Amino acid sequence: MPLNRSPGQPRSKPLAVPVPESGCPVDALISLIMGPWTAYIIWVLLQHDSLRFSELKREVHGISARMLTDRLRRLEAAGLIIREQQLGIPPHVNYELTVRGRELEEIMRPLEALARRWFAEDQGNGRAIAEAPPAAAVPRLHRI
Amino acid sequence: MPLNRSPGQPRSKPLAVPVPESGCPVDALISLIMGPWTAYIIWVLLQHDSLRFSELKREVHGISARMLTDRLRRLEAAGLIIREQQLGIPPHVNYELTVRGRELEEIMRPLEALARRWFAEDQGNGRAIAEAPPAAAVPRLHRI
DNA sequence: CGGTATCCTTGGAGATACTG
DNA sequence: CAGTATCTCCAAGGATACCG
Repeated sequence: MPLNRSPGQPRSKPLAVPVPESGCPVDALISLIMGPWTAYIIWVLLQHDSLRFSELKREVHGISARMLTDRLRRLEAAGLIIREQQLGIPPHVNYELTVRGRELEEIMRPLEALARRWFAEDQGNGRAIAEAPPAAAVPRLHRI
Repeated sequence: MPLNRSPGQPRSKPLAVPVPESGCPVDALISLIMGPWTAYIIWVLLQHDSLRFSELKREVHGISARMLTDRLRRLEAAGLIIREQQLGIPPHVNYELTVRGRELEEIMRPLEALARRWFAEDQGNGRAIAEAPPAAAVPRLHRI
């Protein structure tokens, strides 16, 4: 069954749509939000009504245009963001979270709360949160 | 500053401990829990008091011994799990979440709640949650 | 049982250049 | 401005074999 897409011609690559073999909803959701950069992008979009491509690229520090494009396409295909193209020269393309996308705030809030608490505790102990080694396949953001 | 470790000789590879360049606590926490398999492992450990290596491997469907070992080491270094070795033949090694590790429940619960809700809604629509393309670098679980 | 050591493959992701 | 199109590299992670 086709996903709801933003208006416009269908993409050349239909983007395959596999379901996690475990069939577990939690797995599925984790799959959805836990790729490289994805949570970061969602996080940024949650704090704005709408952002243009270049603004998004500026906010998500260090991401490349190629990566950003790719992640946005996936999020769009998952029904979490909407892409709105304003024709003209120069073109404007706005991205914003869908209603469903905004529900991710339910996850991001507890995440932020815990992060801040740990951070405060660790400051007192002279430790730093995220004292964990990097996993290069999950660059920048995703370390364990 | 050294991390608290389970008893035993220090590991040969001290496991470098970089801090996310963004300095953002949310980034740091996401870094901590969002690698391949990591959330899955935490999820499983949250539902048990303690699990042995082989039990863990059985619960985390599809993970290889190498990966499991690696992830457990990282989680241990991050202070989220404890490794307890029972000497003897055959040896027993138990893993359990630390107090701090158990606080991750605050994140996993909302995640589960949202996942179940979306799953239920999507069942009604004939859609499937996680209708999103795979990202092979984040295998099995982590798809976007 | 609970790992480590090695080999090997694949595709993730950066850099660069180009386009409507 | 908002992307695509290539090229390339390298390391994540699976498979396999072995060890205390």
